[in-house]
Formats: sequence, C-alpha cells, structure tokens
Amino acid sequence: MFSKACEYAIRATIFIAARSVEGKRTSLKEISREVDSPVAFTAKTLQKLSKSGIILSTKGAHGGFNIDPTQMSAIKVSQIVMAIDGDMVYKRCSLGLDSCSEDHPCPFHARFKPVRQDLQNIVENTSLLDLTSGLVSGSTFLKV
Amino acid sequence: MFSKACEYAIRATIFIAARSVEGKRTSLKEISREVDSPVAFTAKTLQKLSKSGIILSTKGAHGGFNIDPTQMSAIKVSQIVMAIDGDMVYKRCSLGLDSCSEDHPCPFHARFKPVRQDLQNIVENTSLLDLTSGLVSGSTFLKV
DNA sequence: TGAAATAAGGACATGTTAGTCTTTATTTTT
DNA sequence: AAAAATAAAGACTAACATGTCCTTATTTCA
Repeated sequence: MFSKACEYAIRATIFIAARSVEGKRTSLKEISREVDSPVAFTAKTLQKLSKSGIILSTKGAHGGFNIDPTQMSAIKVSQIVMAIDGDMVYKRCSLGLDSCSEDHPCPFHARFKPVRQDLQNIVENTSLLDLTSGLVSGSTFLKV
Repeated sequence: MFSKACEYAIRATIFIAARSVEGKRTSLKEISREVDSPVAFTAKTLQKLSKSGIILSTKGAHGGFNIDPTQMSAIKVSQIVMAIDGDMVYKRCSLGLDSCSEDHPCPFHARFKPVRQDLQNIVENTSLLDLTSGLVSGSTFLKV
C-alpha cells in the first residue's frame, strides 16, 4: 500500500504533532526511537516532509522537528503521502494497465473503484489532528 | 497494491479463462502477447498458479494453459492473490506496525479498516467468471 | 523414430526500495 | 571562541522485486 518510507513518514509526523501540542520540539533520535524506525532512513523522509512544508526543522542544540499546532487540522494525510509516494496509490489501475479508465476499463476496474475512492477520501479527509488526538489520549499507538 | 507478478497473474488468468470458455488452450507466448507481460516472468507466475491448482497446464505441441469452465465461478480473485502475494495485502497494518490490532490500534487503524475490509470482500467475492464475462463481451480490456 | 512445440526449472542480470555511513552546516551552550 | 548538539546532504551498501536466458522434460506430429 504505502512504501516503508511513507509509513515511517506518517508515524513520525503523528509523533511530532503529539509533541508539538505540548509545545515541544523533537529530535530525530527521539522520533526514530518512539516510532521504531531506522534513524538515518527516517532522516531522509523527514527532510522531504520539511521541504514540503509539512514539518518545521531547526538545527543545533535543542533543535529538532515540530509542527505549528494551528496547522494540524489543515494538514491532511494525503499531503504526507503525496510528498513521499506521490498519488499513484489511489490513482493506479489495480491490474497495472496504463490505459485503464472509465472508457477503457480493465476487468477489475468497476469493482475496485469504490475501494480506491474510499481510500482517497479517507486519506484526503483525515487530518493530522484527527490522528494525533488518539495518540495523546493513549487510545492509539505508534509502536509495540 | 498488488505486485507486478500478481497483476500479470490476474490478467493472465482472466485471459486463459476467456479462451477456456471457447474450449481452447492458450500458450504462454499468446498469453503474454495478449496480456502485455514479459514472457519469461509470466511463465514463473503461471507455474505458481498451476501448482496452486488454479490453472491447468499441458506440455508439448498444442499444449498450453486452460481452466475447467465449470470451476470458473468457484475460483475467486483472492485465490490468485494468495498464490502469488499472500494475504498481507488486506491484512497488513497500513502504517506497518506488526502489533497493530483492534486492541492495540495504530492511529490510522479505525479509519483504514473499511477500506481493507472492502478490498478483502471484493477480492474474496468476485469470481473468475465475473471478471471474464466483460472481456468476452468486449466491455473490458486486458491491454491497450 | 526424429523433429518441433510446448511448459518447467534454475542460474543469472537489472532496477528499485530500503537502509547505512561519513562529512558538512547550523545553532546553542559554556 | 570552542565545544556540543543537532539537521542536511551525498555517497555508499543491502535486500528484494522484476525480468532474462539457457537447459531440460514432455508431448504431438510427420
């Protein structure tokens, strides 16, 4: 579904968001520990998120990553996915045909459509805030 | 979503099925031509399908692949997927957590659940016959 | 029986994703 | 100003998915 990089990105972003509501910045080291992801690899994906303007980064001692809390309901999961994987996840033909479309559908097209649509809706309509509140309240988890 | 191998497998199986309703066997060469997939790679996936009992293979001149037409409504897409990719497609946590479950959900779990469920239902309930009829009638396509 | 047509099998090649390591840049603290 | 703590950047490596090639086995046909 999502690439590893994208999974880490979403997990990391949620963690950074949770810290940001407490007014704290989080270091790469802490993120990868709490999100259970490889440090150096996670660094790469965070750089992309930072360049895409989804997270803010600060170098130096007491630096790290954070997110403007007032933005957290505006940031959608789709933005993270787009920054890392692109939108092919929910646009691509399920059977891999380049030319699959409403006019020229693959045999699976019609049946698969609601799944893809649903996925797209969910990803475009759930905000970072939505995902973060459960983590803050302790009802959801980012690692074992 | 599905691996390339699995996409080819589904396309190939539908094509073989369409030929089988006409009482014909199809050679590997013809399959990969009509389904637009690399010959040798497709051979591998067909071997798996054959070993899984989803398709029948016959060696030698006038050999090839076919499917018992009376089985075509019993064979579900999920069987093909299972034979090639396994069932992780619709079982795996969307954020990659090994320990994600109803009791210990990731932040995306609840929202993602209907998508996964839907996908699983569709894949388990659409039969090979379902996918083949459109191809036979000319309303769906397996390549450009 | 020999040749041709096919699938099966295994070794190899290529490409992409995932991941590491090292150096550099920036900021804060002392 | 120097040291420490951090992120950024780029080169490198590893693992896996995708794909090719060659040889072998089986079947049919002339």
